[in-house]
Amino acid sequence: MDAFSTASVLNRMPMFRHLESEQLYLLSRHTREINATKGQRLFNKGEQAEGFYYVLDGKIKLAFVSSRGTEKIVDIVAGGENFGESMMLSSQPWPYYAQVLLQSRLLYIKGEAFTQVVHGNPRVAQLLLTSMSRRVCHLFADMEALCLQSSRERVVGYLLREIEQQRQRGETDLTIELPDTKANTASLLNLTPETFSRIIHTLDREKTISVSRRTVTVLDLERLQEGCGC
Amino acid sequence: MDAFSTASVLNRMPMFRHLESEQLYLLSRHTREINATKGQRLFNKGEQAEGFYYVLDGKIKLAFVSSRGTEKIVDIVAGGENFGESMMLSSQPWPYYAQVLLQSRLLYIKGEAFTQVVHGNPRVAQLLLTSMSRRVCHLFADMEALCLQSSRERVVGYLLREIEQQRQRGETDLTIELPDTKANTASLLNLTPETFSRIIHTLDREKTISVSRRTVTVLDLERLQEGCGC
DNA sequence: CGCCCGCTTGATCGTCATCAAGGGCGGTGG
DNA sequence: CCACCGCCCTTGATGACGATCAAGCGGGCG
Repeated sequence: MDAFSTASVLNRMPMFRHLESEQLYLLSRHTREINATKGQRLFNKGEQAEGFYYVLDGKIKLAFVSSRGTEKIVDIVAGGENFGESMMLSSQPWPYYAQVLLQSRLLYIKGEAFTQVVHGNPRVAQLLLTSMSRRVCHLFADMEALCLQSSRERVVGYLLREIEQQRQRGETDLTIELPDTKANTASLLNLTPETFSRIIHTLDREKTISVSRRTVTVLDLERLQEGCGC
Repeated sequence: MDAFSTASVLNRMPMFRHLESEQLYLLSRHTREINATKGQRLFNKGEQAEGFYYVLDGKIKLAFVSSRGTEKIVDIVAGGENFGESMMLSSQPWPYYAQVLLQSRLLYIKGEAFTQVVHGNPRVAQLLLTSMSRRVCHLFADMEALCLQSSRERVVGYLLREIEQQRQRGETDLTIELPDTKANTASLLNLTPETFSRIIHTLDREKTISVSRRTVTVLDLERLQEGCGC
């Protein structure tokens, strides 16, 4: 937990992999390692964002809350991903709250030090830009799905995207592990647990997929692609 | 339309205001000035993005299209704003198509030259980062509204945001000009023209607002704020 | 063993989209 | 100046999709 060990952990992040040790050290003095337990809240919606997070391992849920107390999960972040750079950079309040789904280790990197490093390192700025553009594109895609796809199309689309991602990683089997409980997966797709359940079980009865606990196996990719509305 | 005049136009963009003339010139050689007429399409959804746009004046509609041919307007971009940097930077296909709503003048800045300038100028990179983070935050806000607000709340929320923006610009009157036709404003809020019409006329009948053509006047701000779900 | 949690399944309800028709206003041309 | 046309908008009737309410099941864990 000393500055040296933190620096070496930072150095393993894609964004900081090439940094000089001096800058890693500067950064590490403004970085907190966090060991968070299931259920814990990292921050609430509306609080000022003064840094961003990098997930070493574990699983974090990011979710909106409405005035009526209902929630909509924006993302479930796993090891190797970061979140919150945008809110930090434009010093906005958090648009969502963050809750730990299972025992997690994170880095919390404060804004001031990070901004310095970004300004001094075109390469870091570059990496940050690409990561942020990817996020923007992703948000547009989500938005499109939410606005003009039916509930079934969203589920099918989700499954196909997961398969596609795995295929790009070279994994060949047609098996998908849901990111968390069915209820949370449903919320990710802006569905109630009930509708999500009904949809995957119709697909199951149609022999298009087979569902067992949190594992979905695609049996008939062709048929799945037909019902996706693309 | 020569390189020199283009350079001076580029120089008026916030992002390039401080650039050396040499770099402005480099950029200008990869910039096209576009005079577009109403109805014209700048690009279609799915085409590769190889540059981004800056609107000098006029009005551009950005919209998704679904498999069923229905559309959802993402944004209506007016003079002084830019769009497409993210798609360009991550060399993604356009997630929306762009159509000109009224006679417009734009700049189209190609990716290669822009990337060079960004790499060479920390200040430009910095400005780009802030603009992109704002976009991300904005997208999160839109997403929240779409996912957990009712149609009425979205309309009221929209009106309140417009009022708030004007107040920050020092404008004091409670008058809002819709960005385009009522149908297009509706689509911006993910509503049908019919629902949008019904909602603003209930608000009108309640004497909360008064509607005349594309002008909405807020009569009772208090009451409006109550019905926004915040 | 019993409880709680995650999930399923059925019945009902509400919101908003869709379908359909008509009105008003501006623009154009006689 | 008036008549006509087209577009934008309004208003009503109906319908569908998905949320909500309610009940029950199964499995893991204390």
